[in-house]
Amino acid sequence: MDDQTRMMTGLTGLGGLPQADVDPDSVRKQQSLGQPQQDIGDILQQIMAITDESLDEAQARCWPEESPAHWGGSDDPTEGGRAGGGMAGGGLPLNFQHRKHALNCHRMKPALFSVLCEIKEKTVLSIRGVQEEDPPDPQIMRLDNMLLAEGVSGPEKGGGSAAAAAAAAAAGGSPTDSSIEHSDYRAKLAQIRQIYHSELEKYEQACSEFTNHVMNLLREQSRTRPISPKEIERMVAIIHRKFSSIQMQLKQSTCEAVMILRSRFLDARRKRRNFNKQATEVLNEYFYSHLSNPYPSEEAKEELAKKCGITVSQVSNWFGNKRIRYKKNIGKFQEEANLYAVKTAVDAANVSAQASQANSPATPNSGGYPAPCYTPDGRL
DNA sequence: TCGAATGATTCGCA
DNA sequence: TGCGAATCATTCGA
Repeated sequence: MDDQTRMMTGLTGLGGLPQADVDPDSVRKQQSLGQPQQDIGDILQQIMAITDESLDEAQARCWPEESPAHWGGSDDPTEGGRAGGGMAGGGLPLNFQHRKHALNCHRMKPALFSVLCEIKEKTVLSIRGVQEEDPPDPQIMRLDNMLLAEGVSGPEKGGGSAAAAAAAAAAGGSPTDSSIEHSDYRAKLAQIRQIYHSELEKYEQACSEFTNHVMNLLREQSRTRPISPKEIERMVAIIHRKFSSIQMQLKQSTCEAVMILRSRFLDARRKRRNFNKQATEVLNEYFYSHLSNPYPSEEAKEELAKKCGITVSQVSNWFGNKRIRYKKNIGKFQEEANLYAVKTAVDAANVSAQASQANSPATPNSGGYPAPCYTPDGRL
């Protein structure tokens, strides 16, 4: 339970002002007026008396003397080591002490406190409330996604090596071909990851410490001015926003570092390597068995990419190059075309035979047409 | 070393 | 956005 709550709950059921401050007029008023009216008049009178002195001045003189026990609900004005002297608390008049204490202990104070809080909620919060429900920043989301994809943020489950492996695959080489770049990339990415997490941890710690500090300050201040829990929450949210903007800078610079690393790694990829024989065979097989329509669908490209151990875009590049080069020099590719047409037909026949001599004969190409066989001049 | 082969990139177009 | 076409850059074999 925090101080303020303790103060509020502790005060319930107290008997009102202490004897020292109850003057005969008050008693008469209490007799002639209703109890609530007397309370309000009384408490306002107390406030007027206290506001003669500035809050800062009063606080400066009062805080050194205050102890949580004092605010805990006791109605003994002498509690807290102030008994037995005309002056207490660095020369603060005992009368002031009593008045302040009486005000804090007054049973109407919680109600007044909540009313003041409500007024604040309606004025201040209504102005600032608009900013509170900001949608998640798309830039942060992009940064988060990128860091996650690169394996920098999130659980370490070989993200870096996965990214490196993907890049290596994109290079078209076997994993061993690029093992040196791979391990280098992984080591540097791990370094970036370590720095990122270490900095993030520092920021989070600083944020947490600062938030606690501010919350404590506000709780302290809530003894002398109306500060609702909602207001404290709002303040915490403001702090978090400030710190998240710092975090965004960290994320940005981390992303930049990853991009630089990646571009360096990708530059290495530009060193073209020919696809291996088996991959070229698979691609050619598809190309010549679909010669009437050598445009693989996205699914087919994915399938081919998987079979060949290359990326979908490499498959697209290959088919793009193949189509244009085939078209430019059909004669030159004729032998190759015939070779694959025969191979496809033989494979199809084997599949057909294995399928228990099924009635529906398998066809070598997707369109249901026989594999094209060309004359050396390029005609069907 | 040179030329062919080949993967990647860029640009314009529909 | 996918394609054709041109071109670049690299690999490979004679």
